[in-house]
Amino acid sequence: MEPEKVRAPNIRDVARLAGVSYQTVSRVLNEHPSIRETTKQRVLDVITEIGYRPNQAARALVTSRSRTIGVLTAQTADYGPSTSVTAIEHAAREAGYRITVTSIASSEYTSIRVALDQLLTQAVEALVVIAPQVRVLEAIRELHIDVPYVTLQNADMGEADHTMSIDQVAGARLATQHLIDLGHTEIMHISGPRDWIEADARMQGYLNAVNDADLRTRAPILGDWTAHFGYYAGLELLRFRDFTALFAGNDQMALGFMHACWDSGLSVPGDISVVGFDDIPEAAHFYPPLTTIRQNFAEIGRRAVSLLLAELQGTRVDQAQITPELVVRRSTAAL
Amino acid sequence: MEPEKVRAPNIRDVARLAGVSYQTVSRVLNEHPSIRETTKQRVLDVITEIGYRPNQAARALVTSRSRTIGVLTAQTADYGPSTSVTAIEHAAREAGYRITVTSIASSEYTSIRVALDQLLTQAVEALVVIAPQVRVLEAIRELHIDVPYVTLQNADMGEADHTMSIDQVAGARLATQHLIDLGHTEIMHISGPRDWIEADARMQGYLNAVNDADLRTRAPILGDWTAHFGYYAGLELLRFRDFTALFAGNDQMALGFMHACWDSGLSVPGDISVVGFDDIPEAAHFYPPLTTIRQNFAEIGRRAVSLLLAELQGTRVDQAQITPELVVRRSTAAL
DNA sequence: CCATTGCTTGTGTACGTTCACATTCTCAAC
DNA sequence: GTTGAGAATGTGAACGTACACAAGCAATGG
Repeated sequence: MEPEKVRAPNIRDVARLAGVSYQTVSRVLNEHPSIRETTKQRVLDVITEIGYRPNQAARALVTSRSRTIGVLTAQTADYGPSTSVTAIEHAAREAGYRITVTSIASSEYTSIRVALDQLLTQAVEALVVIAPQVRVLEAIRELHIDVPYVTLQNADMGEADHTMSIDQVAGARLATQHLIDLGHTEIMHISGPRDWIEADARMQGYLNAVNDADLRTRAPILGDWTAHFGYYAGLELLRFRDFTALFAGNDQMALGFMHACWDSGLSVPGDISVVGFDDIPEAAHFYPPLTTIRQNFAEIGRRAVSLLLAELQGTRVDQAQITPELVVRRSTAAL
Repeated sequence: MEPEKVRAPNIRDVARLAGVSYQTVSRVLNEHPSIRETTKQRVLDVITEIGYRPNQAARALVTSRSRTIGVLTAQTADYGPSTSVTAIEHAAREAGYRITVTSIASSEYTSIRVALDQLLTQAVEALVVIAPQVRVLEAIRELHIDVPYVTLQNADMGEADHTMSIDQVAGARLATQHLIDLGHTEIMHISGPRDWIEADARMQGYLNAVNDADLRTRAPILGDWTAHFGYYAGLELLRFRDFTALFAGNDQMALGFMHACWDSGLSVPGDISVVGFDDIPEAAHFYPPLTTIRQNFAEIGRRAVSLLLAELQGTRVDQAQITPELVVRRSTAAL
């Protein structure tokens, strides 16, 4: 007498025990309106009693709807992306969807292809992209992906339909303008990697602000979002002290840069003012507390989902851009 | 003439075009040994040509295997959990599994139940838990979950089979001992929240080390992992300067605490030495750079997956504990 | 009292795949 | 040339659900 593998109960088991047809059970599950209250209750009782769970695979098979949203992210543990993913997960869950996350190891084309391929094989109904988007977008077009998708940051690429935009250009402008307002005229910028759309947008905002103020434009340094990069770039840059303010593409690089400042015997904001971007929770506790641009990552995630869900239902929603916000702390001071 | 919705190609379409039976195609897909090379190639050609993708739902239905690993995480964007999740995803993908992530909003019982319920409904074959584990473990038992599961941190709860352990107790000992070796005798500890097993383990390591050295034991402060908490707890603690060293349960709280030190006019490590835990990438760039305990989060994730996969195949692997490592930086100094 | 309507329930079928079993083919050994 | 074994391929089920349609039932109106 083996403890023989018990089959999980199915819809017919429920039906038998409740004394109805399987179709009636199906109706209860799908909240069909025409079902007598007593019958419904009887079915529900049986369901909880025997611990029945609808088989998602069977459901997906017959409806050809996976109720799954794919999330494609860069292999990063950064605060922003992580926060957004969590928000996406919650919003999706509330709408009866689940998410499946795939991260890409590098931004190489094959890596992206493999990741997209896996997502498609899982029959995702929609796609959220949080990654080096330029290349990913290319891959999406090339693979003829026809599910609704959305990229999580501002893209000024004529892809308005597929973009959940925080106005990063405006955010970067805000940051740069803040430095200008403090009287700085020589402002450096360390940006994110080349193929990140948001890096590009922030750089654009910086350039716009500097140009509008008729200040000297300096070639931004292309970084990789890490504090390490900020540190080493800082050590290099500070050998020539020909600037008095720095706008970093994110808070981590700002942190690294400030570290380089102390190591070079310079004070922030005494000698150099620093502005970051993102407002990660730690930024308020940096030394000195970092002036930065706050982004509502959770809100972006939520909106991305609602945008996709709307598209799945054939409706369109006009999404207002989310405006980022300047948070002034002690890392910036008047010249 | 509508552009009528084209049905995705199925296994029979492939079979027809390749001039074989659908079962032959199935064999090609599942790498059955007895299949002629020429036939196999013909089938593969057709597959790539028409862009056929096996329907996972149908597969899951008939095999009753979802090839999905569920990940239950706390709603946190912290470096550690995020890194582990990414590693889990990669390891799972290599083994032909995918992951589905669900995060719990609060550590309330219902919240945990809902999350677990969603995971079970998705028929996950295994479960990784990165969350306030004490309560989650209770829920797992209560719901009679019978899939293999693993918690991602050390649990000294007689659950060795289900634990992917980094030896956190040892790590905390290491941190505390480092302070003792530097001559400190009054050492405070800010720990993580009550129901996190890892918080508990770190506290245990601290207490062990302090006891073994016959030092005064101080009641640890229960924190919430955030820099904010570290800051405010620090402001409070520093009103009585009756300690010379602090071991924080993670790097964020250490950062907040150091912030409180500057605000209180104290120098780190001049007046107070600080040790963190985790070695997040930013820790090397704190002011001063933080002495901390490095954990290999990615390795934990990988091992968790291999543990689960082994269990699914009925084999058992003995997992050596991963030992954390002390990284000495400038936030600690001899008394 | 019967026809009509709307609510409630039941029956057949399809979704796309794999498994168990059956069949055909190939080649070597007697 | 026959037999047999193993390789290669094919046929009929089954997985658990939702949809289309059919049918039963009660209430309403004439």
